[in-house]
Amino acid sequence: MAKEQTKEKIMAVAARMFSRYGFQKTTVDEIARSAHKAKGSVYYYFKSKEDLFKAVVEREIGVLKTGLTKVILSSTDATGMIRNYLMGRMVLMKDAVNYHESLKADFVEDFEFLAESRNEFTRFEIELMEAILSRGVRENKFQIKDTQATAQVIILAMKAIEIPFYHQHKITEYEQTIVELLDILIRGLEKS
Amino acid sequence: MAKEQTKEKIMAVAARMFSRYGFQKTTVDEIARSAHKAKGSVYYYFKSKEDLFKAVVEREIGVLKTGLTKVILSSTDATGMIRNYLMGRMVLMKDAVNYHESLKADFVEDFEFLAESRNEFTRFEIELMEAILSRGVRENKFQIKDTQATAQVIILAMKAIEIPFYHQHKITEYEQTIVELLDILIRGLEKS
DNA sequence: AATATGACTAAAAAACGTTATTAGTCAAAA
DNA sequence: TTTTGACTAATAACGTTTTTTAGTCATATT
Repeated sequence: MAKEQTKEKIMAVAARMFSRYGFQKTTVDEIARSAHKAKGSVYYYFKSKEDLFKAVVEREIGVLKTGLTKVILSSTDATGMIRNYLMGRMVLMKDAVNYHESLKADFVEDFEFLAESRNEFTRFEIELMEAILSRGVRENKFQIKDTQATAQVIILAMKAIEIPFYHQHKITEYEQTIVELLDILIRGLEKS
Repeated sequence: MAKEQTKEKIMAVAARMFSRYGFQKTTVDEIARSAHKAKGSVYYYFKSKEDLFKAVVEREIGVLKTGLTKVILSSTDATGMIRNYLMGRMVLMKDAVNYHESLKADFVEDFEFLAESRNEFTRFEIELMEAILSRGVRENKFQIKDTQATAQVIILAMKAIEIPFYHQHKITEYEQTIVELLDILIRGLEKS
């Protein structure tokens, strides 16, 4: 088995087990066993259990980034982009299980070692949203004083809203709320 | 000491201790001692520790309700009312320490015995917001299809946002986000 | 030289029995 | 009718032993 395949196998197995049992309840022994590898191999590719989890989450974030970028490209105007972004975000988030689990778990344990990855993702999202808003202003469709600040508010609010909803398994309610909030939001940004 | 004074004293002491140490870490013995009463007296007025905590939280909710009602009355138009409601809500929430603590703690323990009190408060808030929105529509200032649904979205979103912000002690950030979100929100509701 | 192994260790967590604390009761007193 | 505090059963804290786990490393395989 080639190098990259082994590493890939370990990550794939780890992702599945972490999402099923959480970070704490998943053991490195189990991951190794499940991947049909010796434990030493896990430590050959990842310097610690935290490092492995971080790699898993960072990959999920990578998938989110690609997906979000792709989803806005399928629209031609700023309004459609925001709509697609927030709706697509919801759909894509469902697969970012470990990213989400770590957010939830953060209420109890701490995942300091993930902080920078998350912050980087937040910066990415704000930047993307800012680009959409700027485009809207350029298209003479949106009326926004400070696109940077507005982008930040929208992303921060979305991130805040999703936490309790995901935590209480109220995904349906979350979707409904976002859909309706979206309408108010877009009307609020549009030029009158 | 008159009956109501004793009950009042117990509740006041309990409120302070619960807010300082949380529900679990506060003992009934301590509450009784602090109130200069025998433990039996606590159980004469409240049928259990949970019942006492519930009474404390329900009083805080009562203060919130009165405050929120009062704060919207200080405005004459619907726009001002929404603004005052959401800003006033933030300020009033700071004093509803036990209500908040129980929301936070809910991520770990469960406060099933508070569910109905909370739901009732949520219904109250949606109703009040619905009244404001309806007034805005009547005044020909707002353009809203379903005021009931919109009220629900606004309140649900507010409740969702405050949880992570309070939990991470990002009150300042929360205020800033709400203030800016408010502007977008109001523009979104206004008749174009 | 690069990759893979599993026995090994030190540290952390689970299990367990014991002791201390706590929620809630109740008979008596004010 | 209200107040008390000694009392009990249940729960939590504590200290100790056992088990599990993350991480290492000397050795083997490719």
